[in-house]
This record gives sequence, structure tokens and C-alpha cells, in this order.
Amino acid sequence: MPPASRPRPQLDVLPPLGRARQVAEALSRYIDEAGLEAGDRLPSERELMAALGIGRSSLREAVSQLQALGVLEARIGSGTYVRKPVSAHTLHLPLSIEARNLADGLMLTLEVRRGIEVEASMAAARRRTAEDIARMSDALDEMERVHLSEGTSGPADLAFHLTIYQASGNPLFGQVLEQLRGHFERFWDQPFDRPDFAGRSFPFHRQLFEAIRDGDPAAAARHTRAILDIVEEDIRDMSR
Amino acid sequence: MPPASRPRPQLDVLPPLGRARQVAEALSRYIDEAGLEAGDRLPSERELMAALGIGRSSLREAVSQLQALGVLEARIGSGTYVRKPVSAHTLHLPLSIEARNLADGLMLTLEVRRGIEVEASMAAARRRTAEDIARMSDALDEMERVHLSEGTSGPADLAFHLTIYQASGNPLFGQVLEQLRGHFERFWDQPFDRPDFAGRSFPFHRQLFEAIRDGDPAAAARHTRAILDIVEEDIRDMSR
DNA sequence: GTTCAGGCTTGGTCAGACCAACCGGTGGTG
DNA sequence: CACCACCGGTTGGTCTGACCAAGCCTGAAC
Repeated sequence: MPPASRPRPQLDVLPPLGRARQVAEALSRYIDEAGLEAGDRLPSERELMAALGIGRSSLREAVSQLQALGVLEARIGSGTYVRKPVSAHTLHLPLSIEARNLADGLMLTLEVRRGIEVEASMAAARRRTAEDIARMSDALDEMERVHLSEGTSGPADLAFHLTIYQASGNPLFGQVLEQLRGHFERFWDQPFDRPDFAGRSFPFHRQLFEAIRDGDPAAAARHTRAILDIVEEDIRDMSR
Repeated sequence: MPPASRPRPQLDVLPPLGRARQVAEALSRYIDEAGLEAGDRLPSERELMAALGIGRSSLREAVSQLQALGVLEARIGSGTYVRKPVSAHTLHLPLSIEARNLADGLMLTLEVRRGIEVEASMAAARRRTAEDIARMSDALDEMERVHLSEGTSGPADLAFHLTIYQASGNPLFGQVLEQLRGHFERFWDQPFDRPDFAGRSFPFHRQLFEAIRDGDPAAAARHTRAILDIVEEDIRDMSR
């Protein structure tokens, strides 16, 4: 403690906790204020560390954290890119699940998926806007077109479901399901090798759309269950 | 194994992507194999980097990532500690939620919770064993006892729901919901300040138990929804 | 106009150094 | 004997500077 005559030589206490956290927050704020969206590029690390007045280590640790949180993606020789836009008020809640169980059973993940997927459909039926309906309708048309012309419709199917998650008004649905789907599909080798995989679920998609469009949560839940029940059956068939 | 004609000087391609990822995985494996649990201490950074044969930067970036994922916690002058045990097979799904105010974040996570919670109750109603029923019954009795004597029942309520997750036969439910609950309760400061919080959900718990015991998935889903609806209303009330 | 080689940029890694907070033992003091 | 101030070693936190490898981009050669 300095003498009374000279109370304190302006000792602004440094980071009470986590310099990397501060930097990560600064980057988040930058992403928000600069209006960066998914795919956009951040300034180079050298520029950032100069602008923030910090060493490269600190900058890199912050980037590393945001990378682990799925916010950023660094590509060597190219730059650092935004994967999902964030702001300074973004709250991160990382979940961890033991994947050993998943390896021998995607049925377990499918069950969790069903719960979330049903709830998302119900939320969409309650909150969908006119734009949501238009988006879903377009995606559904495209999906049916691809399905009829090619017999299968992997990406188009995903696109349709994404519009549903979007219509739910709760971004968490899309985030959870996106990753769950990712790890889900990684388990079997050729999800689209069987051109008729989950093909029987095809007609239910329009019913699901109509239920959401008409604002009928119960029907939306029912049709979502029907689709996932078919997926479940087909998985059982394929694993025999 | 030196090549016969020396077509290649053994050029094991280095990290295709992410050295930090490899290190983080190595640390996860170590935590698993060493049987470390929450609160246990890791070797010092100097030891780790020597043992792994890497520079400190790489080690620190990996630790930084695991820290962002809530797995580790570094305390300066003391060491690095485990917050939640993981293994090499642990799957991380980082969620980000844009929460201008707490109540919004609460509602968003609650919605996801509801989906999973309902599905877990239905699964439990389908698959519960005699031991499950006994466990649930005990937990319910204890919860009711605590509730009547103390007016509130946080931990006992959690214990009851855990028996449901267990009865579902799907470990993923427990894993996801446990963490979702954790984040959930961290959002507001004094979850148990209001002794009557979610108190109205009290009677529904026995109905939920009976539905699961009787193997009635539809009723189980209904009562689970009723409980969470009350939680939702109370959140709305408290945030006013 | 196409191709490709070489240089520049960018992220990735390493090494060494110093700082600040913490921990534990040591020795003095009551 | 109990207590506590002190001090040095340990540990995470940060900075600097250097080098590497992969992407990219420009410009010369064909």
C-alpha cells in the first residue's frame, strides 16, 4: 500500500479474470458492429493484434475459444472467417455428451432429435410469419420437384426442415438439430446410397407444412412424429 | 519401416486440420484414463507440454478451447482444474443464444428443454422397469415430504426428474437435460428466493409418475407439458 | 488466352523471457 | 505452543520474435 501522500500511481487493475475473454468479447462486438455474417472474413491476426494493442498469443487464444464455440473458423493461408454471427451479448452454453453411446446406437440420438424436432414444429405452427410460410412453401416445392425427378432429395429435404427451424423463432432449435444431424449422418456410410431412404416420409412433409401454415401445433407435432417414425423404421431395416 | 526403393522419405502428413484439436483430444483422453473428476487438478502446463512434445502456445490454445467449452478452468498461481469430466469420445455441441435480456434466454432454453423432457417422459412410460418405478416412487415421496415440510424442494425435485431420465433407458436425455438445467438455473440469481417458485407444479408430479408407472406415454407427455407450462408462467411473472 | 512459377499474405507452431497471483515453508513473535 | 508476517518457488498469463506451411495472387512466358 503506497503512502498517503501519494495514494496511487494510477494503477488501473488489469484483467480481474480472463484477458482472452475480454478479447473474445471485443471480437464479438466487432463482428456485430461491422455487420459481419456467416462466411465473412475478419482482419488478419496481425492487424487485429495491432488494433487491439495486444500480443499475438492473447489474440490467438481468443480466436481459439471462439473457434471451439463454433463462432469462427481459421483457414491457414487465407484468413479467419465467421461461421455464426455473434454480438457482445451472445450467451454461449456448450453441451457435452458422451459419444461412446452414440456409436452403437443412432436410435438414441434420434430419440432426442424427435423431442426437439416435434417441439420446433409446434413452435413454428404458433409463430410462423407470412415470410416463413413463403419460404417453407418454396423449399417444399423444390424438395418435391427434386424428389420426383431424382428419386431422392437429401439436401432439399434438409433445406425444407431448416425453414421450419427458422419459422420456430427459436435459434436454438436450428443449432442443436444442425449438429445433431451432423453427427447423426456421420454414423452410417452412405446415407443417400439407398435412393428410397425415408422416401415413404415424402407425403407427410406437405401435411406438416399445411399444419404449420394453418397454425395447428397438434397436427404439426403428429406429422413430425410420423416422419421420424419412418426414419426410425428405415434405420432398423438398413442395420439388418 | 524404411522403404525398399525409397519412394518416400516417410512423410507422415502433419495435422490435416487443427493441432490444437489434437492436443485437446489428448487432454480429454488423459482426463478419462486418469479418472479425473470435477475439481481434480491437471499437471502443470510445463509438464504437459514436455510430455506431449509440443510448444506452450499449442498447449495453451488447447486448454483455452477446453476452457471455452466448460471442461477446464485455469487458476493462476494454482493450476488447471477439471470442471466437467470428458473423454476422447466426448462430443461438444456449443450453443449460442442472443439474449438481450435474461427472460428471453430462459424461454428459449426452456422450449428446447420441453421438447426433450416430454420425449424422455414418453420413453420412460414405454420402457420403465420395476426398479425404475420403485426408484421414482421413492424420489417422489421424498420430494413431497420435503415440499410439505419446507415449502420448497429444489434438489428433491431434481432428484425425482433424474429418476425419470434414468427410466427412459436413454442416457442422452440425462446428459443433455442435466446441463440444460444447469445453464438454466444459472440465469437467474436466486432461483429459490421465491419459495413458491413452480410450486403449483407440485401436484402434477404425482400424476406424471402414475402415467409413467401405468405405461401411458400420452398422459406422461401431457403432465410433463403441464409442469413446464407452470415453470414458463412463473418465469414470465418473475421477469416483470 | 491460358498456364504456371514465384513471391506475398495468412494462420500455425515454437522458443524464451518476464509478470502476477498463489502456495507453502520458515522463522520470528506473542 | 500458537500465530502470523515474510519470502521464494510454482503456476498460469502475456509479450516478442522468429520460422514454417498452405493459400492467393500477380505477372511473365508460352
